[in-house]
Order: sequence, then structure tokens, then C-alpha cells
Amino acid sequence: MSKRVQPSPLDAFDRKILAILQRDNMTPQRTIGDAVNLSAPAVQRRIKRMREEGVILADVSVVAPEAVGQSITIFVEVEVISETADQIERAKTEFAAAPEIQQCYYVTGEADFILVIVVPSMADYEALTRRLFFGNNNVKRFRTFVAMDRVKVGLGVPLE
Amino acid sequence: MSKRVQPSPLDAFDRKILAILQRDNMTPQRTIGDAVNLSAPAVQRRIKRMREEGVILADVSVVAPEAVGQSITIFVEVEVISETADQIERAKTEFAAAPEIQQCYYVTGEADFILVIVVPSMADYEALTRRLFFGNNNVKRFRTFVAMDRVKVGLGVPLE
DNA sequence: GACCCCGACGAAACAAAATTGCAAACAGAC
DNA sequence: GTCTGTTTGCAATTTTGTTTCGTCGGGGTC
Repeated sequence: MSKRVQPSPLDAFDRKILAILQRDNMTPQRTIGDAVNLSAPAVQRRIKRMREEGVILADVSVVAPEAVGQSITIFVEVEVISETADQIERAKTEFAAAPEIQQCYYVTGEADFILVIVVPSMADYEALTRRLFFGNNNVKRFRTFVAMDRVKVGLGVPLE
Repeated sequence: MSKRVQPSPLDAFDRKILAILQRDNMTPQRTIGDAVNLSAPAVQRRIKRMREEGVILADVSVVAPEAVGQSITIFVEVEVISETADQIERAKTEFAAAPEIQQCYYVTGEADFILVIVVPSMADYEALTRRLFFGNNNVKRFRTFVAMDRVKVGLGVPLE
């Protein structure tokens, strides 16, 4: 199920390449090569390997939510009643399936799940809570935080 | 300062293209064209326009945090003492500057900021809290949630 | 209705980038 | 020192992105 193939260790070249790609994956390999002192084909082979090994999970465009009418970002802390493996698995599956849920994490602490949700309006959010939380009798409680400002949004990982 | 240029409305073609790109932005334009019934140049013009208008914010590779030794994801709710515009701005700037902070949102509700943090170890997180929270006398309180499972992670927005 | 203008399209030509084949450099094992 | 693996750079090939150009269709004007 996992995409990882071999945990082949990353060297300094790989990390530099990753640092560039996670900022802009349309950078020409030639340019990357110049930046890291490697030929374009060498860079390309490393990228290919990292994709195969699952170091690079995906290559995506980041779409501005407001531009497509999804102007509201919401955080939700969800606390469940039963924490049996079965129930947790069920919750994970349900959350993962909802397209409005951009991110879902299973966490320790005072909550069990933290969700990042993107919707066009509060009415849509209200409808979603009805479906997802009130309609799920394993949800004990949930707390909502509405984002006023997306100060920093990304999936970039600290490198080097 | 903003990247938006003109809020030219998106049609069904644009949305279909975005849906493809936010899943895989390495899809050849010809392939996209076939999928949406448009020629490659038409697709390319639309993509170019959406980039210029800020509909497409960025094009990035998604790196697996574990693969680069950043195996711990943490959520933090931060509550500040003073909520003057000045202090909030200062906090935003500071959070945005930290590379370990992957995401930062300014929110309503029981907290003021929600952070998503990626670190190699709890020790690193501890050091970060010391620097970021204990070292900041405007932080009243913060709550930590450690992710046990990244159930769903992405920046994709619901389209159509 | 005839006209023009504007915008978007597709086909083809073109440019640039990615990919592959191959020989050489290098590192470690014996 | 020689062998074997791996990784590299260069050059040829292929794929992809980009530009050009002629055409089509809608809207406004006279």
C-alpha cells in the first residue's frame, strides 16, 4: 500500500534538489543542475529515484481557494466517544473521503482528530457538520476555529 | 503585494484543468487537452492566465517528511495576551519566518493562531517551543497535539 | 443586413526541455 | 592491481511546451 520502495539514504545533492522542487517543481532540470553542480540527466535520475521511492509523494499545483469560491478555511478538533481501532479506522475513512476535508490528522491530546476544511460559505460548513458530526453517533464533541487569515500555507518540509 | 491581477471568472474548462493540475501538475498539456476537449495551446493559454491571475499560486513537489527525517507533525493552538493589530502582525511575521512552521492560520475562537509544525524529534519541538512561545512574552498559552497519523494531507480544494 | 472588432480556438511550425544510450570516472571488495 | 557496482557527463533522440498564424463566432455600430 505504501509507496516507499527502498529507504535509500539521501545525500546532500538530493536534499538540495528537494529544496528546490518543493518550492517550484517546474524549475528546469538544467537550472537545478547548475544550482547543485550536477548535469541535467544526473538531476533527472535522482528525481526519478526519489519519486519511485516515495520521497517525493506528489507534484501538484496549489490552487487559491478564494479563486474557486472556497473562501472559508476552518479547523475542527473532533473528540470521539469510542476509541476502538475499528471505530477510529471508520472515522479515518469517512474523513478522508470528504472532498471538503483538505487535511485530517489523528492526534494525541485533548482531541482525537484535527481537520482542515475548505468550504464556500458558513452555510456549507453548517451542512457539513450536520452530515459529518451530528450524523455520526461516535462524535462526542467538536470545536470550530474559523481562519481569518491564512498566514502561511504549504507542505514544505525543513531541509538541510 | 498580492499576486492576483484580475478576477476573471473561471469556466468549466478552467475548473477541469485545475482539478487535474492540483492532482498532478506534470500531466502533459496534450493529455489535459484530450481530457477536457481542448487543444494543447488552448490549455496552455488558460494555465498561463491562471498563473498570472493568481488562481494557481504555486507548483510544488510534495516531499514525504519522514523521508527527510522530519517525522513528527504537531499542531499547536496559540493564545496571545494582547491582540492589538501591531502585536498580531508581529506574531504573524515571526511564525511565517520559522521554517519548521509549515502552516500558520490566524483564527477566531478559543485560540488565536493554529500552527502546523514539522520537526525531527520531540526534543526539537521542545526547543522550538522555548524559542517561539516561552521566549515570546505575548504568548499567554499554547496547547500541543501530536499527530499519530497523517490521515489525509494536501492542499487540494474541492472543484465542481 | 453589412461591417468591423475582439477574443478564443486549432493546426502546424518551432523551441526547449526531458529522456535514453553509451562510454568514462569513481569507490569499494577481493 | 583488477574487478564489479554505481553514478556521472555528453550527445542523440524523443517528448513536451510555446509561438505563429489563419479561422471562426459573438456583439456592437451604422
